[in-house]
Amino acid sequence: MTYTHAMETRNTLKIDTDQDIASQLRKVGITPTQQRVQIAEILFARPQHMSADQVLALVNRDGPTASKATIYNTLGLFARKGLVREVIVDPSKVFYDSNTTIHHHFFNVDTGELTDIPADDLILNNMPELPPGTESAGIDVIFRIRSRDARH
Amino acid sequence: MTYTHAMETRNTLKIDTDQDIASQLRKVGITPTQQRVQIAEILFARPQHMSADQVLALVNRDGPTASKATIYNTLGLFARKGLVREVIVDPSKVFYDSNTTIHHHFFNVDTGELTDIPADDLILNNMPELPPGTESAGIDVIFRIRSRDARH
DNA sequence: CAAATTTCTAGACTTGGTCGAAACTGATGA
DNA sequence: TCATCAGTTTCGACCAAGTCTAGAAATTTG
Repeated sequence: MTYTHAMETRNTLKIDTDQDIASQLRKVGITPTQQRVQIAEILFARPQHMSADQVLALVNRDGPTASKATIYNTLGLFARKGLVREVIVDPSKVFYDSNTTIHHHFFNVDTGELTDIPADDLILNNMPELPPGTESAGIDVIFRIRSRDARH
Repeated sequence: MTYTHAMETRNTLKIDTDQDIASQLRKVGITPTQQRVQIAEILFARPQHMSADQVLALVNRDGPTASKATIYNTLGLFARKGLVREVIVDPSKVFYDSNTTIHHHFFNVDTGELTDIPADDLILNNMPELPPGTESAGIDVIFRIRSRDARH
């Protein structure tokens, strides 16, 4: 027998989904390993912003399948390949956003909650010229909000 | 003799400036200690964004005058009192901006350089409604840029 | 099966915060 | 002006979390 225990207990539905994801990864030049597929599955299953910590916890919920190092390596790889967008709103944590279309964010500084703003709700006019010798690497617009009942 | 060595070697020009700063601090309800005055002096002397690390290095350039803990406490205090603005663009570091007027930023992801964009260069239209029960705590607009010659 | 790539474990590093003890501040009274 | 004293601030040495590294082991591809 050449299959691993993890494969043995995997149901057919899951295999289909995983193979889907695997081919998506191959398309952008990423070798689809078991860990990468699982991480991608978690990131793209829900329309939610997740930290490395949260991904780690979900991946290993039913027994350990990926190490901390792999999570960080993989999230960084996905970001470089454009599969996810890094959102930097909290100095102590990077969020990974599986929505790579143009959009902006609310960040609740009391709760740490991060939510999307559809791009067409906000219009930027009179954009500044970039400094000479530079090119754009993205625009972040963050509305920091506070829960109104919170002590200031 | 009641004066300290630090006072002894201070020139009159500096005393005037320091007393200026001290009264500014008092105005916003901050007790002007020697360390706080020095930190304020460094922050407001140059139109530049500085990290806690950089402030620490400058404060102690000519002999130790403030500890790491004091730098962090003081920068946090200044931010809470509205004397400086925290700028979060790099997950590993907070920048402190002595310019508290409304304005935005270029952040060069290659060099780590942070520069200002005057507010009126950019106009935000069709602003989204805040989620119910929340109030604004500021809007951050960051143009991430790359040096054009850098390997991507 | 062999070569190349990926993952793992363990630990290091940085930023930022905590704690009790020591030092300073500024108000008061002589 | 000077000493005193309560309250505040600072210090120094740790601690915690997030992230990254290195080399060895495992997996994937062909």
